[in-house]
Amino acid sequence: MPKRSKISMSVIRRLPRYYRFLNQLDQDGVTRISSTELSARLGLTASQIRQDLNCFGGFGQQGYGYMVHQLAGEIGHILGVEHRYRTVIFGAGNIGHAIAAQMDFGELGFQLIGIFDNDPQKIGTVLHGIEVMDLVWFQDFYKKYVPEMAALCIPRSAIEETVSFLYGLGIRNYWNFSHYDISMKYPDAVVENVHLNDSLLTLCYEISHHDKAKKPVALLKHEK
Amino acid sequence: MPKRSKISMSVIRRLPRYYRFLNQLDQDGVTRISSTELSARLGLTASQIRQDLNCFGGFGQQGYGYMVHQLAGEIGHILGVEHRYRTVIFGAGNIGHAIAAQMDFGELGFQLIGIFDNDPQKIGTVLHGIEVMDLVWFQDFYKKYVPEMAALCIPRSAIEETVSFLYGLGIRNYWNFSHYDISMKYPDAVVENVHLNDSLLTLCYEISHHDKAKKPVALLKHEK
DNA sequence: TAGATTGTTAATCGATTAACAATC
DNA sequence: TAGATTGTTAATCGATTAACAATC
Repeated sequence: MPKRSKISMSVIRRLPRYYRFLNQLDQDGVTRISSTELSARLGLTASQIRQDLNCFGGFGQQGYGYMVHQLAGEIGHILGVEHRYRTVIFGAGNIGHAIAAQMDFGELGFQLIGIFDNDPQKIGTVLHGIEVMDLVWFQDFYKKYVPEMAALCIPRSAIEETVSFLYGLGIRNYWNFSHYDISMKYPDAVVENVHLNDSLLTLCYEISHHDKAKKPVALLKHEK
Repeated sequence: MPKRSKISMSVIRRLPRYYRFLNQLDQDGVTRISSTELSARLGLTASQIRQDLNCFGGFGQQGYGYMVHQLAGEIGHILGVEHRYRTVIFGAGNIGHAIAAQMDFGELGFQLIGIFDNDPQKIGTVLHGIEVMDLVWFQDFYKKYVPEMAALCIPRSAIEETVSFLYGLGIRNYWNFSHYDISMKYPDAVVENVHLNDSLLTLCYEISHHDKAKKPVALLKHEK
């Protein structure tokens, strides 16, 4: 049924939002929804939603709409949430800590199987039930458990060396929180970047260029 | 000189990367660079880089290229890094903790002036030199310091109420880590979302649909 | 001046929106 | 059957790439 040729990144990045939204509706007991209703709630066009879904198959019913529970399931399957890719976090600093504790890896297609760091202060501490291991053990760990994805939460200074090491062992999938462009050096790697600095700068731009008239008057005196 | 009409989001989201890259080059002592050289290093086309920059002005010199230090400065100015928008973090959990400790707000156009939470366990603790304050004090705090941006790191259950409260006080700029679509309810708000779940699901999709032939053989036996 | 590289216009490509026939 | 809403094709819009004249 899937007519998958080459799905554009624009479409792919909308899928998690559909998924999140449909699951919410499902939990709220909504059984059926039309593309028009969905579009109103998501701030998109109905046309776009139907186009997006039809990249993967015809999940709706003419004259009726989409079954919420079923569609959520289909999208989850498209995303691959059932996979449980074995995942290791590198870097037990603040960000590593946060994602270890906070992410529901199991519901999002992954399974956290280890956390590594090279800081003696952090090694041996326990994050969210998992003991932080010494990076020097990782080669053995890799052979034994063959992790498939690395979440990179390490400082700028260590990132290049670490990626080179991990890539050398065979890891090709990266969730990258460090400011380093993995794809430039390793074109066959699958990389999802979370660059918080870039995100904050984007917000800074948006605030700076937003219609000044809407700013609270009190702030104007601080401006040149 | 700026010919700013309406800059597309695609362009804006590339600016922080240019900025980061040029600063790096500047630190490395590179004084001059051509769009072709930049494009090779960033994995873009020279044409696109010149188009992007010319949205804001002509920063180069024909036959010569761009001055690295000057261009970095120009882009920083376009982004608004000198602003120091007064910022408050809501939620002193893992993510709030991480961004308080890790982000160089001052270099990115912001200034962290407070952290609030409603959990008695967290109130009074100190994150990165700032004491976590009780959310009930925020109204007074707002009157006194007029924060301009709110970083939202609070659980799903509390986000709706919190945003309603903050918006009511007059805050219009949000860096949103919570799974809640602020812009749907408050169309005039300036929102930058960091949805880590969505990011991870996108990665899951990418891994799942990446050429299977490249997977290590050892993994195939785990697949159905 | 000749060579290089920008700034900018034109051409292409891709993504979104509109329209409507198919069909539940 | 009539009404509704999808799936899909066509039209539009926007973003990227190519080309080249301007000029340092």
